[in-house]
Amino acid sequence: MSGHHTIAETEKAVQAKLGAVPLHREQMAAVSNIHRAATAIRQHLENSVLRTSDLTWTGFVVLWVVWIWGEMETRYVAEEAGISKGTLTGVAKTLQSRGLLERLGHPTDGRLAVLRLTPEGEELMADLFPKFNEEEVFVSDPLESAEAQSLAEMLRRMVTHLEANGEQRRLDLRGDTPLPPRRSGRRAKHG
Amino acid sequence: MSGHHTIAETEKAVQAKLGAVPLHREQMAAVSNIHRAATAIRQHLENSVLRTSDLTWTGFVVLWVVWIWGEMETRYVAEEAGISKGTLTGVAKTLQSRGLLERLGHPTDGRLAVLRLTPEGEELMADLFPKFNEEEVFVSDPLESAEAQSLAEMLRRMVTHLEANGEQRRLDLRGDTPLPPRRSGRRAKHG
DNA sequence: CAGACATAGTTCGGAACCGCAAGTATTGTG
DNA sequence: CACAATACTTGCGGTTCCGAACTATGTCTG
Repeated sequence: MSGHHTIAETEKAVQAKLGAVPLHREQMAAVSNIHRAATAIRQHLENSVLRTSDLTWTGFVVLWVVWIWGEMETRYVAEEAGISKGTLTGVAKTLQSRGLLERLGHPTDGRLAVLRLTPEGEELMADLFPKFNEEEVFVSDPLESAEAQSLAEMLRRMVTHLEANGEQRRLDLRGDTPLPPRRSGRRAKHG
Repeated sequence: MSGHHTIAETEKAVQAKLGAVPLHREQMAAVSNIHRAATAIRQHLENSVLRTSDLTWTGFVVLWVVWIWGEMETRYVAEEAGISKGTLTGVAKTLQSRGLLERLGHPTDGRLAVLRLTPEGEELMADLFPKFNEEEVFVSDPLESAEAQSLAEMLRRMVTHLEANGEQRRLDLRGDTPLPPRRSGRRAKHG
């Protein structure tokens, strides 16, 4: 990395800039460090193990989800991977074109599509995931075993909380006013 | 969210799929929960406070960095925001076109460009950041004060570790063989 | 001071990504 | 059988994203 500012310096600058403003600093530090860490870890993994297999982060996550769960309907894959259905269609195509993933129709419900790894995909994940896990160990090096568990547990609580209450919170926040449409996006044919 | 699988169910499925494989599970859970949490938090913030200002996550982060540090050279902005300098060029253009950011040449070194918020940008951040912070509080709701501090501190250690040792690690990993080029990307004109 | 080297930023190719609208197909229901 | 609901795909318009190539500028050195 060799950054211009370390994470500690940034927190100091925040203190200086926002010293007078009444803020909830602990939560701010927690949330922003989650994103800092996620970005740094992702970049490390993309530029080490994933790069050697020419996989993007998202491509790997999709493969991982399907690998863990076995055959899985596309809508759930998208949700687990944290991407939209439309994006998944494209990513799945890329992975199919590389022979790692296959797309099956559902036997009884013709509307559904199911994803599954090909044998090549299975082989790749069996080879790749241990290497990936080694890097997870590397990035977790500064944590004691108990700390890693505690970290995982706190994050799990945050995710569970958002899964349970996030939507309601967003509804409450916007009250009556509906969300404004995005600047971009497809327009209605007439209107 | 209303997901198909909760985070706890996913962890159980991982256990089932990988039960026989010797893995470092604590680190795996810690790292994957960092990404789960980061994704969930990001989506919550994009679909609440950022949406009402039609800001993307990255756009907001860039504004935030420039806001905290004041005038800042673009290379450092990119690094702090966790994006490449090529990406920053585009994002800065978008933000300039909305009148939130301005780009200044460096007085003595003609290679440098400096970013600064416009008055509109300052005003937006002064209004937006408290709301953003309120959502940081919301997502941190399951954490005690001491826990939030401990979480931030552990993540800080991971980031610092990666900043200090990540590059060397990646060098060690690939040994002699250079990284393969990406599938995408610009090609040489001739060769 | 010219040529070599280094540095900062932009451009560009290819891909990912979102949200939404619309289209296609299938399933459930009155 | 009309009609609504569901699941996925496609397409649009825009943004983001990386990293290598390219341009412009600055610095070092013989």
